[in-house]
Amino acid sequence: MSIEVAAPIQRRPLHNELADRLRHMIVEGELAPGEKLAEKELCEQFGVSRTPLREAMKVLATEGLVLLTPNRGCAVAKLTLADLDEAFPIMGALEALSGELACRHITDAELDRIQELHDRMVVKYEAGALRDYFKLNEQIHQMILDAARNPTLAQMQLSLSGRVRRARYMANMSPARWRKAVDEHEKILETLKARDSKRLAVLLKEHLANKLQTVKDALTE
Amino acid sequence: MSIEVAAPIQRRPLHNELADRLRHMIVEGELAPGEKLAEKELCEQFGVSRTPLREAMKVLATEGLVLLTPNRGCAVAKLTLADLDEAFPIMGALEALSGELACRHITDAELDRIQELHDRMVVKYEAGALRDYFKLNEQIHQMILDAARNPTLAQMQLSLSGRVRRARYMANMSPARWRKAVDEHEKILETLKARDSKRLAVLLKEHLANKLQTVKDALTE
DNA sequence: GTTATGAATTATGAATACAAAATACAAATC
DNA sequence: GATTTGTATTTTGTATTCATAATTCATAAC
Repeated sequence: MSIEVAAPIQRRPLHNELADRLRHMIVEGELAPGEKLAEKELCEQFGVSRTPLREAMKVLATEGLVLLTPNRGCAVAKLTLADLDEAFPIMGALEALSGELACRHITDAELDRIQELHDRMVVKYEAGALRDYFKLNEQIHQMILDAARNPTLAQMQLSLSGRVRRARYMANMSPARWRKAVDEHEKILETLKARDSKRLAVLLKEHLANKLQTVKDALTE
Repeated sequence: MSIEVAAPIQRRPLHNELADRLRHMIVEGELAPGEKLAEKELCEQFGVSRTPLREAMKVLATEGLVLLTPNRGCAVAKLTLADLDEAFPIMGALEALSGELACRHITDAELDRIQELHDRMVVKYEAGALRDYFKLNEQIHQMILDAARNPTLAQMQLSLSGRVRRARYMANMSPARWRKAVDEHEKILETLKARDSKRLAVLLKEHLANKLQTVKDALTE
């Protein structure tokens, strides 16, 4: 008897594929904020008709990544200071909740894995490799989110962080701030290990507030 | 010199209109959870072609109100107990944040207006008019949300509460629970007037947790 | 009688066609 | 020369058409 099970072949609808690709392009900054997105152009680029592209655009608009203006097309959503001021406190509240829930549900194995990621992140910090640092940072946050065992929460967090992600690449942290962020991460990990949910919530909220300040400083200079 | 300014006439795209109407129908329970939504049928009902309808469906799917399954159509999203368990803590966290922000920004005029709505709500409670009570309840929550001065937060709250709103009509509160909810509202209003943000956050979080219990009790009986 | 197979029907996915609005541009007026 | 007005072009919104996958139903095999 075979253990192998034939994987169900599934062709994704074009609008899904398109939404994913465009989302990636926007979030990663390949499409600049404010940039006009002409349907005809994108259709030619992706080799599809306008119908699935327009469907994908409706999705991205609902996610807040794109702005649709009736009869005059579509543009990549701009990221204003006000947007950041609004988004970060929300992310703080959601992270705090994730932390609380994670304290309740996280396994020792997951904690070990986070510790490992954290150690690697510190190495990247010491090497001054900001990009790698960010990547590991995100993985840690993602693991905490998973440990919260609340997919709805995870999805909302992902959606919000996608929107503000573009701001990160503008933010070139000062050495002092970077140092502080690493310290905060140390404390967060400790507190998570102690499963001290109340304190973790406070720490995560503060961490996000500091992050906002970092981004804002970078933007206003 | 005339003060009057000609209001810009604007015809909304069909997909917007459709999304709004369908959203309303789902949230108000006119379309039952799990109900299959055949494109052809809806097109005839609304007198539109499939293109704008499909665009509207993509929006509703992104909002989590509808479930799209490739090649086999669209159905109203079901609301499971797990969904409620996931959504309510998030709503609690967001409400708590709204409360904190509202304490900072709310004006005395807004507080007066909330007091007025609250008084009317208590009258409805005493009359046993659950539907009217809910309506006023929602208006109060909406006003707190507005006072938070964070449109992104307001939008997320609205979206989430839309998803779980259907559960409310299933929930026929027990007299004891209803009494408790009214008491909680009294305390919330007091605390908001005192602009005690920390305490308000705690109260709102608890209030939502109790609401979840109410809904769950109603569902499991 | 039950299950399996295949044709017919129906529904969805995607492309094209048509309509209407917005934009670009040229000509005319001051 | 600047501004306005009318026309052509382009772009977006919607309907229709075609392609393909799913479902239904009738038939055949066991």
